[in-house]
Amino acid sequence: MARATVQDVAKTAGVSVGTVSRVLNGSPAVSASSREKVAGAIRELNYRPLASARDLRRDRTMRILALAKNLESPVISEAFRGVGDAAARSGYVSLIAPTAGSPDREQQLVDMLRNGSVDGLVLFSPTMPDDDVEALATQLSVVQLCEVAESEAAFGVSIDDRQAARDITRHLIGTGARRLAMIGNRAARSGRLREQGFREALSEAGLEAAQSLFAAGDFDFHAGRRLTRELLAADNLPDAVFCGSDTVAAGCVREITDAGLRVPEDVAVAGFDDSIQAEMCVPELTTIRQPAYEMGRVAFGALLERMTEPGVHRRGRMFLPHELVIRDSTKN
Amino acid sequence: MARATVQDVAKTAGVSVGTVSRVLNGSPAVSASSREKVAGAIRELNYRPLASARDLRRDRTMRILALAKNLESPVISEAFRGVGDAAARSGYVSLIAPTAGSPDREQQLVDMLRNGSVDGLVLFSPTMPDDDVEALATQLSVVQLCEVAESEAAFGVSIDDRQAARDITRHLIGTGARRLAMIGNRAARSGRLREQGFREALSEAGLEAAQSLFAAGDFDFHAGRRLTRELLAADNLPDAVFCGSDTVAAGCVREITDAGLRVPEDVAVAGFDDSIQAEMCVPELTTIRQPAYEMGRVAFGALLERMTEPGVHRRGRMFLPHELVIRDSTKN
DNA sequence: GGGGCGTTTGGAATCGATTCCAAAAGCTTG
DNA sequence: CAAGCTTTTGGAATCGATTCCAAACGCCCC
Repeated sequence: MARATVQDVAKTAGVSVGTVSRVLNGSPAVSASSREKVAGAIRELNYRPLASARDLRRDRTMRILALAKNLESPVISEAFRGVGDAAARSGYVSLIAPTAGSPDREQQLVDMLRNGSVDGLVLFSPTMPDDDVEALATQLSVVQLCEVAESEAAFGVSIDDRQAARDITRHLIGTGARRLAMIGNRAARSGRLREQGFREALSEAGLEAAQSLFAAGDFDFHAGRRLTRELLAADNLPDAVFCGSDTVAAGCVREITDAGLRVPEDVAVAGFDDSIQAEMCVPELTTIRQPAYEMGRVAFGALLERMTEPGVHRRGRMFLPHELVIRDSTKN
Repeated sequence: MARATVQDVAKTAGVSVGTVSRVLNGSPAVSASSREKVAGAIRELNYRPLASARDLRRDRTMRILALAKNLESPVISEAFRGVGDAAARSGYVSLIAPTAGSPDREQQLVDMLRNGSVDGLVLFSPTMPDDDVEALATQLSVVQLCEVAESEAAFGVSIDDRQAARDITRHLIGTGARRLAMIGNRAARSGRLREQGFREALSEAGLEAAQSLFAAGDFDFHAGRRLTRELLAADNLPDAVFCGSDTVAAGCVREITDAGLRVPEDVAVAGFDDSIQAEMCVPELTTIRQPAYEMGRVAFGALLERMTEPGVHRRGRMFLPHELVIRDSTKN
């Protein structure tokens, strides 16, 4: 039994295709009796309108796509919950696809916006150059989340990474730290901003970075351990380490502890994101809370505006407030 | 400037729409000169074939959808990498959508298969009743992953959860444990199988479960802590705890340690999944490794077969081999 | 130069749902 | 009961890409 079409339903119900379509779309211009006959036929044939035919005619899909490098990051999955909930409330389905850091895969997925497979795109952490993001965003419905390109043409939602890094570094200095090191991620736009904030806080206090290390590949637990080993092997042991993520900070803490040193007495460690990792770590991590869920909601709001109001074109960058969360990894 | 169509390209290139389409689809029956003219026009107009029109005509989308309750689980994201890579190799785009445990959301997403928005579906952890899974799978292209319904009509890929739980419980008993407790998740099919395996290993050894606790809501770090507190408050302190996931085990270890007891000397703890949490925990967790990536690949393979070979209909359940990984949380 | 072959091309029909227009049906009121 | 509404209906046109069929073209060889 092949798929039933609107024609089949019309025949079974004894009405025209127009009437069937009107029932499907809740048009008021249908008599109760027709509505009933059509509903019966739909049930009998187990009919569902074909998405591609409908999308073609309507010129929209009511679907959006969120692109992320991977799904493991707690901030990403939380932000996506925000996108998804907001989307659902507006009748959109939101889908996610990981690029796995492959430009080809990314291109293929961005093409889904270009070819109308989806109506809008949320970019989480593209490997795409800023120029490409800009070019895409000027023509189509795109919003950036967390990682925002330096561009006047595109729009993005994030926290003020620079300020947040400055805040947490100031806190470290406030607890008495003088030889501060950082473990960062220059591959990410946010990582570069956090580095800036770190350096600004230092020079404010008349200090210089003891060491700055940057991950080459992944920015994960193992990278945190590896880089911390380097840190400890060097001459001047830092008395505080600012890490670009909680997961990396957890690796850092682990390596320090394994080396027989105490956190925070010998070395204080700060994380970033306030993910569950921050609480799983012993001692629990001082970190920066990102309002990820809210960021997702706001991002979808902007995307919806872009999709439905062709005139409006929001630009630039919107900051949501972050929060310094102080826990045992830095108490003095 | 509205979207360019195949007609526009044809006009600009000075050929017919048929020729444009043939170029688009790499038909050999096109002269080099036409091919070139069309390629030029496509570039000039920045043309992309509209997905809905193409899908309508071709009656397939080359897209699949993976449904999961959430994205945070490392096993899920790893399994999805496997699905995604295998799909890409066959020219499919694979998308993910979290249901957030909402049956409505789940229904909406499953409808994407019913209405032809995607060609196939990978079900990770549906809240859907077994009967519904079965009904869906008999008509459409569906494959289950990790959580597999008790049904002869549907097909699913997973490890042998019962056997794996038995293996790790035997190991606990082998290290001398006699008062074994478990923290499980009866809300998941896999959780129920793991409970079975746990009990089988116990009765094999002539033992009885000291305590068995089950999470009410989420099965996460906090649930692990909460349930372990209950465990410790009871009279007969267990000398080993089998946890249904690494994350829960991490919560368990944390609570035991905070109570001033030692892991594994006072209480041994075992996890499940061999996620990164198992390595982040101190001491590192003994656990069961699931070949998640491979499971994803295999699942897509089965789905592809189902989508492209209408005659074949694989049924039942396929087990991939698990592995007992022994670490410090249970050494004796 | 023309017959016959294979290559290339144009154009119409098609996929399935929506929507617009005109016509039919139903209702009210003088 | 007819004129004048409104409500409801049928059916054709439409969205954009693909594909099939027949026609046009090019080429070779006799």
